[in-house]
Amino acid sequence: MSDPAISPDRFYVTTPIYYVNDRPHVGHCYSTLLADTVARFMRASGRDVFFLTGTDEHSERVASRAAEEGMTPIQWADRNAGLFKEAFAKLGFTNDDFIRTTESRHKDLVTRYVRTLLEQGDVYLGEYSGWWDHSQEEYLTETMAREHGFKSPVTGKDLVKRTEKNYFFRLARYQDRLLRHINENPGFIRPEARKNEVLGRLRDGLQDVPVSRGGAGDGGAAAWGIRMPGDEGHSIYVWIDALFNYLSVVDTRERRAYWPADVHLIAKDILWFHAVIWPCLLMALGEELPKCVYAHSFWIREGRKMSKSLGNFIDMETIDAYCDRYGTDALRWYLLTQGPMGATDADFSYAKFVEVYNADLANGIGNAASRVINMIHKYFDGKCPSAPSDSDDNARPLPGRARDAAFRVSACMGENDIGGALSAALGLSNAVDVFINDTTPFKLAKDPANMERVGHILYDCVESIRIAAVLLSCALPEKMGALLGMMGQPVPMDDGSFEEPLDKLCEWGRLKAGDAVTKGEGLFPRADGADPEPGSR
RNA sequence: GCCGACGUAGCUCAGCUGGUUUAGAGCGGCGGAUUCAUAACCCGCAGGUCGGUGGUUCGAGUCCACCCGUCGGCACCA
Repeated sequence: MSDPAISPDRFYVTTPIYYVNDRPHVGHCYSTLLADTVARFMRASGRDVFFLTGTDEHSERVASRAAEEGMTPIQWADRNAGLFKEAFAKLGFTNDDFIRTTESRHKDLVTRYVRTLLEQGDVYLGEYSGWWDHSQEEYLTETMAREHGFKSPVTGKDLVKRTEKNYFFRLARYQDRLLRHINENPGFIRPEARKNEVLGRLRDGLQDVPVSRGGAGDGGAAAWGIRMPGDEGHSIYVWIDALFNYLSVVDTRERRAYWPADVHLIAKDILWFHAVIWPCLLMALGEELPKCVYAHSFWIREGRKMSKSLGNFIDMETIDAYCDRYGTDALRWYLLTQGPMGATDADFSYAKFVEVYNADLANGIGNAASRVINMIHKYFDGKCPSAPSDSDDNARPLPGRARDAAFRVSACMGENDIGGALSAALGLSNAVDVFINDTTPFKLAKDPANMERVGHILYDCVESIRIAAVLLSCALPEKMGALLGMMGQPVPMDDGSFEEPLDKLCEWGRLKAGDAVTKGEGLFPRADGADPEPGSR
């Protein structure tokens, strides 16, 4: 595939690093799954992929929460970071690294970056004044404070006006350059609606932003963060610390070439930091900017936002229950095809899950594979029949469909359009269904004189299924691996790549007459929506 | 309060700079055909005042105004 959207060589994809006070839930899994799917696809395409995820650990609240739990901050962080690692491993994610911001490889570089900014005058000591919510250890903006009657929105306690010395980053200095970059690179902030949001706010102008917190010297919660270079009394504000992870992890001799990132996958709530502050920090450091910041929306539950107070998170228990009953791939498929990749939130619903599972997987690729393999068994003793000679193409729609599908999948993936890619791939298996109905090999097979023709038909079918399986493997690694195995074909390795690049594998005609095709278990047994939702009690 | 998004068939959504149609797709539903297959597949149908009102225009889901409804962001919680 010589698709221009996909340049060769390296590919670097990141997820947010997750707040280590959280417990992993569907939101974290979704962001990481998107990255995993893209990473698998790019590896299969032959690119040198680096896929990064991790945890953000220097929030002052981590320190205070740890104290509540009777642990040291690092003990608490260790435990929770472990939960994320465990969750992601269970889902088979193929991240190449997992950064924790408390690791020295990160901290050392953050210190270096900030020192550089200080020396250049991009960071300076100034004064910050705002409404301090002591109970939450955070400042509120003037508007927020007024809205809540100058009381803590959480605890209702009085806010106090507080002024402190702070280090600021000269964000305003980079406003024009950022604006130009956004306008000259339409794909920089995606989707479109998010870009417009940023442009709208940019019209109001940028102010310099604080990048430090005081009180680091007195052993308080701020002491947990990375110290401000040359000023032990301040620690680097956790957001700044966190953003640098994308660079720090690859800022090594071996990994430097991965930068700039091809895509930062994030959720919409952290758009501002990634689409404005982060690029400006990079500009100040003279670094190239990431090619794309892609902000997806949220999973919601029965029309309502998932929140602690409602206790309606899709937690790991529920996710595990879905995986146990339907397979990890089934959950991956649901999240990938029904998820909030666009500007609007998506509802997580069991009914929808069953619908999509049955329509796409059980009745779709699963059934198509089953009927083709079954006929090969029935009529050709489980041996791949021989391919038709390549004359009359108009009677053979599938080779063209396969080529088309491969092209479209790769074009879509190049634009982070995972949904489009998967529907193009699934379309190939649907085309097989139509072809079988049109050509009726099962009828022809009743007359032995037709067997050559039947073989030709089934060859096109099984070859198309093979290619569909290859194309779907980034989303359904386990099941498509099993399917390819049934056809005696190479299966994807643990990281999603194959021994040969995708474009080779998608060439028509790799299956040869006589290759054994084995019947396996049904890939996706039909789901019964009458069963109770997995994980419900 | 400020900025913005959205409101199109039962559900989820496409419809870019206004005139390719009697407004589309997928899923669900209904009918038909078929039997290789996981009661699957294939074919056909389903008639939604395109949130409301008023405008601009020869002509508007597609532009403007206002209204109603839902939602998001507003920079030190990540």
